[in-house]
Amino acid sequence: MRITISQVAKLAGVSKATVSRTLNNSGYVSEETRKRIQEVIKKYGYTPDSKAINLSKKMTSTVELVLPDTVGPFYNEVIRGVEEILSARGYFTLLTILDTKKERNQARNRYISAILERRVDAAIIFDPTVDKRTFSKIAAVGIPIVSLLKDYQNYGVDSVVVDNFSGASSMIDHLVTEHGYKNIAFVTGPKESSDSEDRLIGYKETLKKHGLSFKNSLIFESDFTFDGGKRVYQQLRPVLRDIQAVFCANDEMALAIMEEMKKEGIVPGKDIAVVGFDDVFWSEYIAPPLTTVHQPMYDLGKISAQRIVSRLFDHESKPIKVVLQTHLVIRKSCGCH
Amino acid sequence: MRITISQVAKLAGVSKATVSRTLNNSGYVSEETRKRIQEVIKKYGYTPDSKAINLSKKMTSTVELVLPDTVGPFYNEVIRGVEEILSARGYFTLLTILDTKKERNQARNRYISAILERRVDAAIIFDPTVDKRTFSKIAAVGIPIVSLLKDYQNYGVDSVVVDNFSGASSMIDHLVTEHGYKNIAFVTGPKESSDSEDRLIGYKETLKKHGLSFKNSLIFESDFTFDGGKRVYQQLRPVLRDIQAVFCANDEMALAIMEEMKKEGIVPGKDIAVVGFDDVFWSEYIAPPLTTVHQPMYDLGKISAQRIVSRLFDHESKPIKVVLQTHLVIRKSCGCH
DNA sequence: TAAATATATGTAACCGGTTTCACAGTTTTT
DNA sequence: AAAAACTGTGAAACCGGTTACATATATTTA
Repeated sequence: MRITISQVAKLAGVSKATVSRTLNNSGYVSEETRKRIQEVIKKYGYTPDSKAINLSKKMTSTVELVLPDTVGPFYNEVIRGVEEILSARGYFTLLTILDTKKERNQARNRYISAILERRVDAAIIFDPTVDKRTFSKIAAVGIPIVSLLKDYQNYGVDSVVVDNFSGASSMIDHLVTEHGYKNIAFVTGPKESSDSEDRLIGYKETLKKHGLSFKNSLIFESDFTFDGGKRVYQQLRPVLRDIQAVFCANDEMALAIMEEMKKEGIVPGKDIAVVGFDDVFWSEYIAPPLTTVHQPMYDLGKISAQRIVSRLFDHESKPIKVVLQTHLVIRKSCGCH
Repeated sequence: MRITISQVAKLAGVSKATVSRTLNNSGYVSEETRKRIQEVIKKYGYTPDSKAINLSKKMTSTVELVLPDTVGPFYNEVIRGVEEILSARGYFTLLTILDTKKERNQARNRYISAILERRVDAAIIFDPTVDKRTFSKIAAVGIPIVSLLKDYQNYGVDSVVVDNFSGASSMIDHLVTEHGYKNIAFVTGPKESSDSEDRLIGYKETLKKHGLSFKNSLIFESDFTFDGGKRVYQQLRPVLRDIQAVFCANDEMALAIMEEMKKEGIVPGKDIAVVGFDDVFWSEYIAPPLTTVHQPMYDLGKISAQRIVSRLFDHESKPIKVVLQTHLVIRKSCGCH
């Protein structure tokens, strides 16, 4: 039932090469022959098989997008940004979601094997837990790679990141100077996450800048998930009376913590400030509306895809780093007293 | 730099065939030879090229997932469900996002061409605007297809849908019998969306069941987006004093409408009821918490992927339809007066 | 008008694997 | 001891396209 180029050639009384030329508008084909071939193509509903094209052209027109399973509502926008650019340029998006809970090698291997097997022409990778050695290995394959949200410029790949330090810093500035808070807890993501780490550093440094010492006892580790936020609240509870604000490394944990507070009759944004990081879609609409640091998620995806595309088209040289700026979004949840 | 199977064969002093057998654990290869080959493979870091494998095996180990750009927070869970199952079975996910705004053919062709070109072994398709003819064409290609959220069982493909009628119906039951509302507006999605259509029918029929006539003047068309919700609010405003509730065909529009109301000092859940459909992640946490109809989004993705996988493995016969049940989630936004 | 160039097409090699088949040496069965 | 079955390997065809090269005719150009 499915017809091949050879059959089309035979039916049109020409050679495979001529059919191929017609298909690709390359080389010379007379009007007459072209028409004859196209009639056969239409009549039999012929479509070239991408698997054969891929092999002979040594490319797949596919770009891999790797995202961790923890990003939650966050990755929506990233995907949209990436897909929009790639599809406009004729590329397909192979989406791989990292299972960060499972044995890491397992999960890691899956997306890496897609690269090693040359299943994709390029990749946009956001793997919070990947180490440098692995990354250089990936980079060594020689296809264009963009590291999303992790700076691996020095390991030979383009990096598109966000200025987490200054994001966190501006939040602390606000909490300290506008509200006069002196004791601010911080809830981190998983320790491997460099985003979380950079935000933590921003938090520490900026406290210092304001002459406030930070205490390790006010730093709580969690995992960027809603459930993680709920769990960490239990550890947070004992210190609640000693602090004026809780700064969470993302919005989901902030939401979870606010919900837990409400259950106990504590009113976030009134009794205590709770702020987040990301500014996901719903941050504005929850109760109280969340003060947070906006990350340009759609742009993150879009710019990554654009970098991939330009790598794919022109052969550029050095790895590039793009740093996108965040900005503070002040809503209600940062008030207290 | 990149090494091929022929080179491995030469380096190990054997033929391509023997290397291939070693790689696939097929046929006979002596322990000795196998070891020698594996040493060469390790030494030179050889990985078979998937493009060649795909061609000779006539398969791609890839499943396409098609989603419209309107689904917003909704598709998160679907993707997760699909990806989880597929990756566990060794398949990759090619994600295509429909641009429902653009000339529809454009967008449509992209995901269809992936199928026609045999870039994927199967596809899970949620295309709200696709017509039956196009769908039978896709089905005719002969690869396993699952139609997500649209019943195309009669057109030869498996369908995984949700019982929109009874979802809407239970919502109306609740609004009428528990709250005694008599005038309920309905905000639809785009007219091509069969989900929206089915919910509308549920709304109409159930009103009738309760002896309430429905009025066309209380049906408003929108497009499932937040902005669309804001826009439709303008049309809704004149009738606000005549109704007790607004039933939106999804949560995003319900949220938008509530936000618009608040701007004007109208308190949703108090002055008027606003309810939605979907029960996305944030529905529970907005103000007021949204009464809505829960759709099992993760399961939708998971079950679709499972059907694809079983089609791919065993050769089954007739197209199957799976209907997932919804359930009512009562929160605060349905109160009024 | 001969040489150079443009047009049109076919042959065959190639992309990098898998798989069928043939063949030879071993081992097992009868 | 001959036949059958098992083990190990290579040659070559094949998957379905693309493309370099050869060839032939038609047009230009000098």
